[in-house]
Amino acid sequence: MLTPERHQIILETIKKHHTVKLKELVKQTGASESTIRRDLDQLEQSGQLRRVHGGASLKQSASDEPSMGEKVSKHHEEKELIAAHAASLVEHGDCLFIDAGSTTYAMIPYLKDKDIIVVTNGLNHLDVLTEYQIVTYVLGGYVKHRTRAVIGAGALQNLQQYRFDKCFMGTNGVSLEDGFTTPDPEEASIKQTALHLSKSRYVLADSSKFEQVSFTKFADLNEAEIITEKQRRRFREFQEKTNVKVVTP
Amino acid sequence: MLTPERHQIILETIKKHHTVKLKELVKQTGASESTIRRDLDQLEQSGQLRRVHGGASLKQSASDEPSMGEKVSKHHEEKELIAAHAASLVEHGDCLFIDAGSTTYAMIPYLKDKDIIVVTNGLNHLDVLTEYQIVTYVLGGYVKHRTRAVIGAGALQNLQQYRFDKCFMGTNGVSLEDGFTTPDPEEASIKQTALHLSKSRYVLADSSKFEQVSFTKFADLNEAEIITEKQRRRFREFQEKTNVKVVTP
DNA sequence: TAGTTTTTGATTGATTATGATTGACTTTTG
DNA sequence: CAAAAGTCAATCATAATCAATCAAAAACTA
Repeated sequence: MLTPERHQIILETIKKHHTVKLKELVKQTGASESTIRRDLDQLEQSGQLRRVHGGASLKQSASDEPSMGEKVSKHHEEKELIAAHAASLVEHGDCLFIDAGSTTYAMIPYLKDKDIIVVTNGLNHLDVLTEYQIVTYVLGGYVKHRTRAVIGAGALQNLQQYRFDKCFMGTNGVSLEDGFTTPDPEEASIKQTALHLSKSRYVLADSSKFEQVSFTKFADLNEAEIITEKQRRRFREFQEKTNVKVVTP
Repeated sequence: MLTPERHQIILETIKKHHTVKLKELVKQTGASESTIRRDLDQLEQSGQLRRVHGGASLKQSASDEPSMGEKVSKHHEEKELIAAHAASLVEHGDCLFIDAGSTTYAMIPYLKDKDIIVVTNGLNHLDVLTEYQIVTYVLGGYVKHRTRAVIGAGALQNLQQYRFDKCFMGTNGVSLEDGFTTPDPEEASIKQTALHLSKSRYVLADSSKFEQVSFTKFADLNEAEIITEKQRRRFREFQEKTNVKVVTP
């Protein structure tokens, strides 16, 4: 196998899952650990990824520096599990709204081969969605640089055209008193409206979001089903009991 | 086997698989290793592929430098000059529509520091536009994977909300009889509508587009001003005479 | 046709990529 | 905290691939 071919595989895998273990790459490429290590070295050198203990991950945008390396990878793993569970709720023929944000982004690889229609305001999502041949619509409106999300009055109006079977939201805070909250009021409006346009409503939240309160509230706790790691585990246990195949990578 | 025939085979194989081993090409063409090596040398010289240890691969678009003195880079250079000229027509306070496509994409760096508003259906454009702090709106609608453009009825409807001072279009064909043409009817509709919503209308066309006719016509020649390399040169001469600083990198 | 240039294929030693191994280091586990 | 497991960078031998060279074959020229 040629070097650029392996690099391609590595980059694509990271793009899909945000992180990848070295052993996973060894399996996928058939190359030795040494070779993969060298590849990762090169790719890090050229700034295309970031090495972490045990593998590699997406290069983080400068803003969100991880305070502790270990915590981040655990966090990532939790996100991945939540995302996989969320995706398993999606059925063929569904029309979805998928919110901008990293947790919802992680869902996309698990939606592969599902016959669905997706509407999103997350510009980063589009690459992966269309790569998986998923019928994708993007909201029109103001492009927010920092979060790569589409927001604003136009987006809100544009959103009203659609009706969803399910919607999947990210959140910055989950709290008993203040419900689901997020920093940007503009993004909150989008979330709020999308929730109201959808039959089933899911909010994805890893443990770091609990008892956090952010600036703008976009829903009460009872307005949406919350998907957490604990729920995912219950789900898996159920599946193991009933002998249904678990939808995980 | 003739030389151009082998080159054809090589290029097609690379296009298909992104990378190709030398031995694979030896098998496919029946020529010797040495000959294939020489072919690869030539093709790399003319900028049509990138040699790697063990074979060859696609030339990366993003990371690779556009090296000087190649045929390909001449095309690039022409595009760049056209783009620079087009951007120089933009004034502070303008509201622009910028079409999806590589030539219009090249305009964006020259728009830096201009106080403008940009609407586009080109998803690739968004990164650069927002990076340069340009106020950017994206059309909403169906996301076309291949060209990374937003198209469809929704996009068309969304587009109607806006009014532009200037619009900049790409094209696949320019012909006296058939005007401006492009392969995808959906994209043509977008172009057509955007043209009608704009006070000034510009179509960017490098020399390879002349006397080409594509599937769908989106405008007559007299419906838009066409920006070509020849015009750019006149523009530069004028600027030199009048001692105005030329807007080039 | 004979002479010239171009293209091709085989051979060479040099260069590069690879996989296994090692001991050092890090993280997890009890 | 200490043992165990996992991961790391460094090193080395091997195998694959390379550029350079030269002679034979083919194409071209006069």
